[in-house]
Amino acid sequence: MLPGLRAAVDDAKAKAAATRRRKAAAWQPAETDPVARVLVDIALAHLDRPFDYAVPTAMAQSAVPGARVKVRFAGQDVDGYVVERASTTDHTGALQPLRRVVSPEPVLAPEIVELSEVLARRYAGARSDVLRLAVPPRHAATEKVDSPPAPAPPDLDAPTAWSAVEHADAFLRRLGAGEAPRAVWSAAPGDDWPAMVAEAVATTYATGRGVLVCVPDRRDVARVDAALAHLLPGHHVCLTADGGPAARYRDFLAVCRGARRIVVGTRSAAFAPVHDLGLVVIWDDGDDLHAEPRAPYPHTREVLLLRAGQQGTAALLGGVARTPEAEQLVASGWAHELTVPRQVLRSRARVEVVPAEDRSVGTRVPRAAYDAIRRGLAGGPVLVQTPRAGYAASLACDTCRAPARCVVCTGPLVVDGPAVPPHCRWCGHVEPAWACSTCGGHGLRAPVRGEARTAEELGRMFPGTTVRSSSGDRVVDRVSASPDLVVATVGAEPVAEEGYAAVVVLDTWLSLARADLRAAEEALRRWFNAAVLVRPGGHVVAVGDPAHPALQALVRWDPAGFARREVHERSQAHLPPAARLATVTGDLGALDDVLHLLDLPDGAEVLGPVPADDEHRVLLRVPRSSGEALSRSLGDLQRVRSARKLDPVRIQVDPLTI
DNA sequence: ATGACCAATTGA
DNA sequence: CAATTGGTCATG
Repeated sequence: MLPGLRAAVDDAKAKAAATRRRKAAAWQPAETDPVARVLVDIALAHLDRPFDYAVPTAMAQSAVPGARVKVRFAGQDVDGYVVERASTTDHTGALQPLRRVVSPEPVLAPEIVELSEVLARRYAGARSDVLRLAVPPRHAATEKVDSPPAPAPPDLDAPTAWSAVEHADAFLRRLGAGEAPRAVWSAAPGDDWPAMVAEAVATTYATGRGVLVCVPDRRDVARVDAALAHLLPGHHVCLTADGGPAARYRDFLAVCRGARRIVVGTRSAAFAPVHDLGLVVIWDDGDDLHAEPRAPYPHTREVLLLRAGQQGTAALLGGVARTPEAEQLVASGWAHELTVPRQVLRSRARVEVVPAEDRSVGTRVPRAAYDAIRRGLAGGPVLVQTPRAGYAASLACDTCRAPARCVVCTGPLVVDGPAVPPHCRWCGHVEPAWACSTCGGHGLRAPVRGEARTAEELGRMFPGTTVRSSSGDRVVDRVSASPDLVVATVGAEPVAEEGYAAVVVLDTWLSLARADLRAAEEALRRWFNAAVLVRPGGHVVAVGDPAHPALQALVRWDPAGFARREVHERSQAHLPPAARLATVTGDLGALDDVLHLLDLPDGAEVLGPVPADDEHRVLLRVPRSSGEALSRSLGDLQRVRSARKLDPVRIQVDPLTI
């Protein structure tokens, strides 16, 4: 280095050091509560606890609980949140001063701190990961703008949309009395569910409490948004990922500041710090969009249920179908049931299952389905739901169609190619001589894949009819009452102005053939979600095996019965919700290490490792009663591993698909 | 993560 | 003997 340059660098270093000394000498501890407990933004399991910092006088007013700060930690500047101010510390050494209060805005409410702790424990993850899900990125300019207060609440008319639902009057009365009732609600055809949700919201809001509504996607947010705008204009915000960071932060701040106390949103909204929370609502908890794809992978239903428990709020789990998890809440007595009585249901929809064999008219449409479409088109729009093509098919018994399960762990059997013996997708067990546990048959069948030619096919079958198609990236939200044929893939069904005259569900066996423990539950959920769009008195036809329990549940419109059956079957097979599962993913060496380090509770099973993508995965299974112990073991494991700088492994508690 | 420290291992 | 590597510990 040139001598002159070196002198300049030395000079700069000396000045910087002098500045640091001046700054270090400049701060005085705050007079009251000079200690700030700070959660640092470091996703390391063994550092997942608050650390104490000294509060300089200059920050005494701004370093409030919930404020974002910068602190020196292990020699570097890291972000953090003040979670508490205190007068003393347990720490024996000298406290570092807070470096900076990024913003005095208290964006991390105390109840969300507590929630993040419970969730991190439950999902064996880091609190900082949970907080990243809970608090949106800061948008500084937005903070300078006040959140306008909500208008005075309007007087409400007496609720009407719930009138056909048994026990709904009691539920709403208790909400209106400031109590915390909990219910699992199965919506039926003709129910205007967004309006019904809005009524439950308004009833709670009228008692001075806030409400949180979580729905699977943007379309559902828009529907609840519209219903609330009608009933309580100006009182709610929608929290979704779209709309940009500024709008997102603006609405989040409106909730933080208490200017809005009704929140509608997708899964991240479950963390919204609604003031005086009185009711949490989740719609369609079986939709996999409620499962967070980022660590530690919390599920919206679990987040809301934990919040309801923690904050003593009312809870409403609504949907057309019912998940086994929701059924368990009913069975245990935690929640009441809200349903339309059977005789009313019968008048709302006529459901029929027709076998696929009779294909006298078209290639994929049996006669009875063709007739239903034709008759429907005479009176209004007709919806045809087709499953998406292309998922991994699991094996089923050739005789009775029961899913082929592993004799070792009851996992699904799959084949990778021709002339390969079937093996278990979970534990890798190879099964050369399979026998069906239901009927004793030895034949296995791999269901075929479908293809999406339905719209053209139907266009040829019904010349002169407008065929509209809604799928994937071209989803149609609504259709009018004109007698069009609407072909939609699963989940992309448009809502019809006055309901569909008929709804036809094609190729049900394809949806049932997925190699997943939730295949039948998920298939039925999707059929119900299409079928519910029928107008009262309309006709629903599903093409498939009338003997299949999921299709029988559809015919009888019995989501609860199917959920009870699933709960029973899964408890026999040691599957969730009767059991709790967790997966550990990483390279083979790390997993080997994990199995030695892991202190599993009694009764735990270890399945695998099996290859998964380019890594390996073990599946851990415990009875539900040991679920907490399993989470604790996995949390301890992560703390040990991160402290020893071992190769990281990914842990997923309650994985949705395995 | 990052850095500090100690101890054991390796190389001249 | 010093240099290097590996494990443990603390981080306020």
